[in-house]
Amino acid sequence: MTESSTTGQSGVRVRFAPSPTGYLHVGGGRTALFNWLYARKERGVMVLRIEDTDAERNKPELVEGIVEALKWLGLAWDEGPFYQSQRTALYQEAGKNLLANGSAFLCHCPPEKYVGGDHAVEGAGPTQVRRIVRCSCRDGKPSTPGTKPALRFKVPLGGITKFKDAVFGEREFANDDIEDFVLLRSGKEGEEFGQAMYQMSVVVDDVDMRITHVIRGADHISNTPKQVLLYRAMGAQEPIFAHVPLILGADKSRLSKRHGATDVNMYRREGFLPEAFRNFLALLGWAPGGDEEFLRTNDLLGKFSLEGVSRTNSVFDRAKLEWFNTQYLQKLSIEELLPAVKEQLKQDKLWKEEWASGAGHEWFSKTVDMLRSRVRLLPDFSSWSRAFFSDEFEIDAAAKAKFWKDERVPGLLEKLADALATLPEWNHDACDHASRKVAEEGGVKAGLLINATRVAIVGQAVAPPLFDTMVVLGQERVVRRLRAVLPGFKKS
RNA sequence: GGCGCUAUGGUGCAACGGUUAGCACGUAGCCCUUUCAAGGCUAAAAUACGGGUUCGAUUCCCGUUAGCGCUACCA
Repeated sequence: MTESSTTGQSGVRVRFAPSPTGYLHVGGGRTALFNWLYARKERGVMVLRIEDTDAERNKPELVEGIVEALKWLGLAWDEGPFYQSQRTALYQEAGKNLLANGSAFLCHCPPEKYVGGDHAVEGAGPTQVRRIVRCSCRDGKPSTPGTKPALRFKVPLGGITKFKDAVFGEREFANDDIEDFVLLRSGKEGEEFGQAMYQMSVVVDDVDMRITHVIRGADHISNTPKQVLLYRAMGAQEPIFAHVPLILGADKSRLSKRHGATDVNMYRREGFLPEAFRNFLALLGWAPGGDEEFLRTNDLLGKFSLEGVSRTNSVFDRAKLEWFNTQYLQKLSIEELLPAVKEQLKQDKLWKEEWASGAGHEWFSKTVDMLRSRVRLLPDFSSWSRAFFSDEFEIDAAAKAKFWKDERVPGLLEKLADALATLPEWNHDACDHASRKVAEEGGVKAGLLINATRVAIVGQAVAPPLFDTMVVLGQERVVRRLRAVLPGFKKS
């Protein structure tokens, strides 16, 4: 009945089902991650399904961004993407079956477009009850005869609906609290029904795609009994559910744009390493049990379990995300890190092909290694440490103010340039001795010269230890940069 | 308003009836030092409140409060 047929070794099948009404939200990213981890760990299958049944809100072009973000996170799916907008026949058919077996009914009530939340009434007084749980049409009395009907589910009168949730445990809801929800929208001219509603398309697809574990945001927990009822009405076995808590902003309200970036792709553009981001996300609402923080893919796969997922919403802490990034920047093997740095430099037009192999690669590797513990985000390589990769860089004004204020600086730098220019060997100790000698002869502390020199050769107050920097830059370049700076002093 | 979920330092997680309530981020201080990171050490900082159950509650139960979710012909 469908194109999905792959079976994992274990029979476990999960799905990630974003709706293309926006980009991939970090909460969605984490849901995708948990699905992926579970599928991989259980040797199952993950399917990607695009839930685009609302033609008015969906923007097809957004799918691309979602896919891009998933790929960046390294979350490869096995089947799909499937588009619900292309599967309407399935929903229509399921709807007719439900109508035929008495589980659904035709509703002629006029659509009540949602006006937007609980905030309607200002000041005192209880907000008014917004809906009638049981539709009067369910007894066969259309309220507005002659209009195109929608198809609603006939929720049982009385009784409770239970389901098993791998993270929240056994849950039960009273059927009398569940409204007769819409399955199929009313049709336009010439159609019997319109597009399927969420509850309908999700269940039909999850059944059709033989999903065994539904791992999704906890905002769906209240929808679950409706879906369970649907599974049963369709004669299908419901899957195991696993609701994962929501991600909040610093003020504990649901994470949204006013809290900062919520688009996974924004973090990619900012220069976070995907593994760092993934590690951070994994630890939001889940912990392996011990005290570990630093978890690479294999650790994650080895330790992940649905039961370990927390029931509490968690706050997205950017400071910790950044910490993870600095950790990965340092702890990744240099060969793992290099491609990301190369990509960044390329993007900023600083990359030189000569660094791709041989001695050039060795130099590049050594330089990045020296810089990495001081870098927070990838773009720092081309901004803060630009002088290591290019001769075109600015001298930072604050650095000048801090380390060039002593009037002896120009004289010292000139002498140093001369001394360095004649060094027969160019290495750490040679630079060290020559510099200290110049400082001594000039009657100043070595630190004064060292700091002033750093500003001259890399343009920043902050950089790796000076003599290491000199070695990496090379004799010719160091001397040239020192001399280039001298005229500036005479003018001012 | 109704229904539901949740509640450990500022933040993320541990402790799943008995610990001086642990780890990490962040914060502060110290060490290291050639700037800045990194690294090392130290410190401040929590069981929301009130009732039970129990020899003993962070842990189990009830209530309160707070936050969040659902309550749409959105997903």
